[in-house]
Amino acid sequence: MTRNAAEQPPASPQTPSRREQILGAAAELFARYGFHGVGIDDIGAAVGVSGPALYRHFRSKDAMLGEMLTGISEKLLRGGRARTASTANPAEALESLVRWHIEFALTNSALITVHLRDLDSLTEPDRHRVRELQRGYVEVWVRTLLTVRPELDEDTARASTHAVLGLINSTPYSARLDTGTMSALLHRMAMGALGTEPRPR
Amino acid sequence: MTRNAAEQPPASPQTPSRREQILGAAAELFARYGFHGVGIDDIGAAVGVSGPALYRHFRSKDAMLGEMLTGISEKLLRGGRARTASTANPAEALESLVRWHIEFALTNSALITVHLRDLDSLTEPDRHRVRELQRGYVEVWVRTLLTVRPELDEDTARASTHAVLGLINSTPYSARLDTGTMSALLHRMAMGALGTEPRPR
DNA sequence: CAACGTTGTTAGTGATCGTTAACGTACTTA
DNA sequence: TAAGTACGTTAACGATCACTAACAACGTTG
Repeated sequence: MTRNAAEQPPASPQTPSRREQILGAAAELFARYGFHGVGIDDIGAAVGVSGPALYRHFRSKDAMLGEMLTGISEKLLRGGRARTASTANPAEALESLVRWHIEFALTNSALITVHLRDLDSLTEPDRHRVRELQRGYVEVWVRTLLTVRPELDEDTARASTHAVLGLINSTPYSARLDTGTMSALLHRMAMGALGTEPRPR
Repeated sequence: MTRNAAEQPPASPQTPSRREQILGAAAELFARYGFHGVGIDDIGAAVGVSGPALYRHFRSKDAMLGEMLTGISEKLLRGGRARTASTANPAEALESLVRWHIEFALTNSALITVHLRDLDSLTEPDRHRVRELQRGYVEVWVRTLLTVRPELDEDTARASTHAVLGLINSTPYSARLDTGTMSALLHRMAMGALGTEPRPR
């Protein structure tokens, strides 16, 4: 039986760089023009091959978006869990979450944009999975926030979380300050929005 | 000469309700599926007529999006200017801007979503016009913010503005609290993010 | 060397979709 | 009543686009 290269990424240790190169280029294009606004030929051209060559690496255009968004969502959740698990102090955990999301947003602004924009272009199973991961990530935030500020009810904590994530995710629309300054600014603003005083140093 | 109904909205006083009804339905659909993800037939079905009947009211699908986004941008800018013009005290003006944007976002969440998402699907002249209006609106914020906090440089003020707008624009992703509570929460968080209270040190 | 898997090419196919054409109908008005 | 206008309808056209078919070059390996 002939192995189809367009299936799941090989569980083998060595990941062929080509898939990720394609996903990277596709992410930039999707971020700029939207999933439906980008053609297969455009993506191919962006990586130096033309058109249907991509089907040697991905089953379909939908599969590209699916892998892209599930990948980012898993990474985000994993990072969030790691930050909160490694910190006993809740206030520090919250600050750690803020730092994590800022770092992530500044490093992967194209993916953030696609994530906000083209979630509904996913196939049903992929969309379901991504929503689940998203929910999990928000839940990490909500639980941490509720520990720090027990006077909040859960819906308020959830809305606050969405608001702070929206604040940090605004990065792709700014990007005029250098990374360090931007990171510090977002950190200060996020903590201010969450109503926690900047921790004395 | 036969007057073409698909031209500019009649300068006459009475605006036919049909155009706005169509724009409203289209906004909801665009918000949910993206501009390229919605067909003309879908929009028609949403208002009870089927398909090409819309060309009696709009020159093209692009024209719908164009009118939608220039409309919202103009309204936003006009409202922003009005709020700042009617207030002498800068701190109050800033708070007024926050309140205005919150009210606007809560009332027009579909349009906010489309505005963030499908700006690049506009035709070149429309996109140019919308960008201009956007820039003007941000400028109102930046100037007000710089008056309240003169220690900020302009780029920081601009990035802060984008961040606060991102915070408020997160509304479409939450929407679990009732309007009043949500409005109050966003107001508190926005002001906190802007650091209006005296900063220690 | 021969068989094969990998990765690319170009040409074509079927579906979708925005748009136009041709036509029908009801309401207003001279 | 006749003409005109507003607002629909269905059918078809043309372009775009995701995807497939058929084929080729090349490195690896038995």
